[in-house]
Amino acid sequence: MYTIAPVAKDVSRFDLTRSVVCRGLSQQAARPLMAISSLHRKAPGEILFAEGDEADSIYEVLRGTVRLYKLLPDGRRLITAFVSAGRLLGLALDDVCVYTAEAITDVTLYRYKRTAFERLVDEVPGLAMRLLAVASDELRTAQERMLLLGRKSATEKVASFLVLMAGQQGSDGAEEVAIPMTRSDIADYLGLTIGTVSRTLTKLIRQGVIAIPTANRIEIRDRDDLEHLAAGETDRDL
Amino acid sequence: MYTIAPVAKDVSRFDLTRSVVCRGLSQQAARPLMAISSLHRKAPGEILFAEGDEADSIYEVLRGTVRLYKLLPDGRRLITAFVSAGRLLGLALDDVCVYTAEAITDVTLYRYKRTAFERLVDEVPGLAMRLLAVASDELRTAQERMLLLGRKSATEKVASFLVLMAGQQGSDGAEEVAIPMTRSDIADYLGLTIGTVSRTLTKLIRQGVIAIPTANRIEIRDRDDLEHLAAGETDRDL
DNA sequence: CGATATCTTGATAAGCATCAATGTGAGTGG
DNA sequence: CCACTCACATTGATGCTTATCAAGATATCG
Repeated sequence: MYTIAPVAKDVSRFDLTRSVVCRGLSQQAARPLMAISSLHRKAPGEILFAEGDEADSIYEVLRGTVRLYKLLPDGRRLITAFVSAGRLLGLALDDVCVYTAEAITDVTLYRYKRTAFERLVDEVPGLAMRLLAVASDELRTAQERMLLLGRKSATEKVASFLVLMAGQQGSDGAEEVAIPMTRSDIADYLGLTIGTVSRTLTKLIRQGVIAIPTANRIEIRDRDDLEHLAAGETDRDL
Repeated sequence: MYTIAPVAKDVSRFDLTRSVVCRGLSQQAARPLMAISSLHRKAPGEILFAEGDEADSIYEVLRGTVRLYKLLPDGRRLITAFVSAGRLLGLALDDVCVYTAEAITDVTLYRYKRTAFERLVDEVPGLAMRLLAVASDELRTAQERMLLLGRKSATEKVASFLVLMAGQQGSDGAEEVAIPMTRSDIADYLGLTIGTVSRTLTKLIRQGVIAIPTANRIEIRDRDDLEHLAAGETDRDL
């Protein structure tokens, strides 16, 4: 991994005042944040931090996708979240990281030193409220995930995942969604196995709900059907 | 439901300066919070707020236990959390409640008007940080729950639940834990069915890990075993 | 003390996991 | 440029875990 000081010339492409943390803050309020930030890159498979590490940084993803996961002693894995451009990670006041963060694709991120960051919470007006909003949002999605993991069928889980991915990519007609993660990642995100994910996708293809031109691109052919499946509203297995 | 103004005489028993929200704040900082709080009681089964309601309040539980849950259209339920004395609920910046909160036992709570509460975030020093700490803690437990719901076996789930309950009740030797919720609640909390919960408890009894004098009290006979089971460290089925 | 909700237990089956084989695609070196 | 390789994905056969449905036991409350 290599670090680029925030004064490096290509940083202009990632204007910090447009970052998630700073959005909504005045230019003046945002400046001290810029001062404690640094730009980083990670290659696929590289680990940003691991469960149990000292939690000393907060990151904002500028480009690429990161997976956050927890492990059981025997290796079972659950991916708690995929974090893509414009989202924060590491936002917690725990001393120790409670999950591992690993790059899926090539990733570019801002890194904020946690100590400096927390000092700013008291100094930068509006920052605390912004962080609360982010945390609140994460809590909301966490509850949605619990419902999914605890009570949805395989079909409903996979459909939910596709709806989520489609939503993040902000399209809405008949559309094609990029899937940067592997089937194994998807399985560990949904609490399924790779076989079940694959079979379920095949079933959705046969039902005409989706199409899969290449393994990493999924075309949504019937968004309504998919959303009904995701919500658990339909006859659970057509 | 009946409301008691905070000046009512029995309020002294629930000194607000010792509340979770105020703990760590100065007396002076805590005062404006007291001004916007009111004391409430709910009977078992009563609903504090329902999913979809306008989110206008934040509650702190003083006595009793509340269940928070989400429903699927066909009635499947997932309990996202049990909230007992000393914990907050409704802490979110969403306009709409994303879950339902319902009293399990007789419950006593403080209620803070959200609008007033949020105004105080900017005025009361340290309050924002306290709320961030609470949110951060909830996020941590939410991730633990996801791992449980997505990747743990029935035995591991039930053992985890018992360890959690024992921990909340702050005992640590050989001990008896009060279980205020029904088997159905436990099932919906763990993503299981009532039958599986009951069977798993019976299995733990046969293994000598626990004993159940009455349905609502569980005695932990081998805390180490139980914790190993909960962590997923043991031969998954003895 | 009877009525009703809750809990336990049993028989059966559905859903998903497991394990293994095959298929596919991207990158590599001959 | 093509065969090779390796990682990833799909598919199939089978079995385990847990759900489902139903009956019986226990507890709780008026």
